Amino acid sequence: MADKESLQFHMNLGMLINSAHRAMTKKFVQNAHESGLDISLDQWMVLGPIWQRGDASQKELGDMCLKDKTSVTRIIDTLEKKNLVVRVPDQLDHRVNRVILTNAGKQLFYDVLPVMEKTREEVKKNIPDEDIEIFKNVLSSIIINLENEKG
Amino acid sequence: MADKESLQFHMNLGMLINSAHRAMTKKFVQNAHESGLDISLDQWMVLGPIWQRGDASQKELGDMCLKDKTSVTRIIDTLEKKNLVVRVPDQLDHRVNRVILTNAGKQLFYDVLPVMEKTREEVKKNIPDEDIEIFKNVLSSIIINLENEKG
DNA sequence: ATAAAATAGTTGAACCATCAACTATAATAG
DNA sequence: CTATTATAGTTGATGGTTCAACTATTTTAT
Repeated sequence: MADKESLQFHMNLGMLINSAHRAMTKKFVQNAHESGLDISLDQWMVLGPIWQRGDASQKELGDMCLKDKTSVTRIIDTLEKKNLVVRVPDQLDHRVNRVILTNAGKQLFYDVLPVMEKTREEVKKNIPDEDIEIFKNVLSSIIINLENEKG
Repeated sequence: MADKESLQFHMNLGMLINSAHRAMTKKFVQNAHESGLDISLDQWMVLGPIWQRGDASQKELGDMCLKDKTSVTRIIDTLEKKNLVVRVPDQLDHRVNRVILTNAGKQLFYDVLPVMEKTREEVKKNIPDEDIEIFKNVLSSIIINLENEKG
């Protein structure tokens, strides 16, 4: 079993971030599964903003979830296959799809909420709020440090 | 609504970790590419321990890189295709492969080292050391919090 | 009004992660 | 010694990410 010091000794930042993220993803899916729900973390991340707004274009979803348009396309594909979501062509701008939740999608959203809450608590357990704040700040700094000034 | 707030929190945390990790991966590959080197972060993560040890079984690599055996199989597959690595059947235990670096593999390792160093510096730029420490602490705590006591 | 550039989204290919089922070998229990 | 179990690795399927090339619209600049 890993303890904090051996983890830090043996792992560099990238590996730590990677495995923390994978652990969270896995736990979320596991918790959902234990509640009889079949959804991936990425699917859930896309579902949230659609629910909040009522509908969203794929571009908007990409911006909100920090995902590539290709990834959004594929996630919406599988959400549509699962009948959780529908693509509706925008009447004004014929390039864009408005993505909306089906009733099944809304139902799933409400069912998954407590799963997310449970996972959040497991993630945060025994970690002081101030540390979480610093943690988030560091993550933001890293993202800003690496931002591509290609534009 | 409290639910909305916690949703926001969870998604922010997961999204932040996710995109920080993706940004780091991307930057590394970009930096490598700018130095004329063609290697993914995961391939690099596997190369390191082989170099350190001289050789390693796939199981050992999985343990050291915190990777699934399936992932290791596939990464070694592509490293072998690129002639950076060879699988040598273990003489004592016929179940295991010893993975060793080819000369090209060793060369690539040395070439990539400064790229890794550069990327590390870019990642940590303007972030106080104390914050990095707390950051790593939080990551370790998260991993420990979510550790599966299934095995 | 038309040509050029920007934007939204899709598709294919290559790579990695995870799950489950499988092969082959080694270790252990009876 | 043999039957069971454990371990190392592979394969196939599904899902997500990134890149590059592509289609189809909309915007803009002349």
